[in-house]
Amino acid sequence: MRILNKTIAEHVGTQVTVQGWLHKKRLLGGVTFINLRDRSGLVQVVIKNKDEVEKLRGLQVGTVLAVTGSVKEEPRAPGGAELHDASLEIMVPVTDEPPIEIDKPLSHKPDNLDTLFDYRVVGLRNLKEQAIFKVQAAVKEGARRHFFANDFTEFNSPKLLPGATEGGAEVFKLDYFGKDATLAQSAQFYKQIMVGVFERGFEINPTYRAEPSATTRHMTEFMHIDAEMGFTDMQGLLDFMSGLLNNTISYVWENAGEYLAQWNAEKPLLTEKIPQIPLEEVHQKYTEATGTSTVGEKDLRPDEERWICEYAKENLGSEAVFITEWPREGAKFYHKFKDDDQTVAERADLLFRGVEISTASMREHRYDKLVTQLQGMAGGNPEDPGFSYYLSAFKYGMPPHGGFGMGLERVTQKLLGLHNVKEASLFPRDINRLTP
RNA sequence: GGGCUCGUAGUGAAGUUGGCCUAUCACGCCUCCCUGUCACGGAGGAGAUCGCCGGUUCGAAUCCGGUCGGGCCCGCCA
Repeated sequence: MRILNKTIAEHVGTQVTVQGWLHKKRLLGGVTFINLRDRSGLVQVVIKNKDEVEKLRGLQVGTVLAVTGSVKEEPRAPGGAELHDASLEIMVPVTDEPPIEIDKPLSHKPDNLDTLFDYRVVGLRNLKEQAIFKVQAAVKEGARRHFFANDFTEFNSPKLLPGATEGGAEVFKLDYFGKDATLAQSAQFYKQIMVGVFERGFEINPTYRAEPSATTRHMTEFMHIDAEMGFTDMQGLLDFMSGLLNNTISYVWENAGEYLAQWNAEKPLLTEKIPQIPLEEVHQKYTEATGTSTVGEKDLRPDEERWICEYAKENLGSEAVFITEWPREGAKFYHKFKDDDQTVAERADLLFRGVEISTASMREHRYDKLVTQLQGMAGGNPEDPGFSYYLSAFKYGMPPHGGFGMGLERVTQKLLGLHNVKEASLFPRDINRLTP
């Protein structure tokens, strides 16, 4: 019977078998120590029999083994117990030396990221690399729990779309049996449509952006937490997001502590309701503080995003902050504008530790007004098959609603203090990288 | 897309005002020694046409041009 490595201490005094990968071997002459890795972690095996040690000659880290032995309590062993009198069964011998060493932390220096990703297939076997994605899995789980607790239904929308789209970011174009198609740059249309079905819905799926961005926070494919809720106003939406961020982070810290510790991650400082600052106020504060005038600009500069997060942490007790009151310029056609001021979009960007992790907005839900905005702001034709299906959801009744998209890798990156968002992606895709 | 910057064994680094480089170190790998290691320790060894092409020079890892491949920042976004 196979037992898991982490349960070793529960089997003291018995004969057990563990199975996994050779992670490290230390030959001291009369005694050899090996670390075996399985899904639960590492276990130490002590081998004194020369014939058993010889079985490992020429075999590299990665060799798949079954080890049978007796469990001894041993304070000097990691975990308090280890395997003795071991007999080894080589299940899959590995004779090729791994291209990178996986038993100690891998270099995450910007200059070495290329190597890190080139050898990702084996590099991910490194426990500290795994920890990133254990944390990421916990982020997803924590978010899902908050969604479910608030009556959201999880759905999956198509990522192959017809040529016409919402506009904005560059899209990947592809040939679809002779027709023009694109890869979804967001679940925007579908998640709004789902408001007419479930009222509240979300999905966690890939999104594609063909922007030739070469920064530490962009990829061409990333995981998007897309959500949309009906019968809400802007404040209700932001309150929900405050709860989402707080509860997700609490869940992660309660359930992924050992992985967070490997990156020395510090729990973010957050307020129950994340503070809100109007865009123009950020510009004014930044201008006053730095002497660089950004007053009147329609967007935030990256340096402003970093600055205002520091400001919010020190003065408002939160490492996350909503930027509200966005100008009409730069808004999407589906955005809703303030009823008493059509020049201001009901939109908010959620900044966390210096980067934008989410954009939220109220959507224009009135059919006639939406059609007008589509034509006027995006130059779109309501009859176009890329738009007509979307518009029909409004024609047949759509309540006031709003939603947001949140970048999973950016959240993970910022929770762990990673320098580049790609480090939080299993197999990152950017302008230059399509493999592994 | 614009600006700046980098490219040395499998990996990470040193050397880069031209010569002392026949290229240094650490990890990993191979051989041997070692009975409590956990970044084990010790002795020895293999492994690099210094990204590639061309130029300047008596002489190029080092200077120049081109090229390919990275990185950072900006624009844009999540």
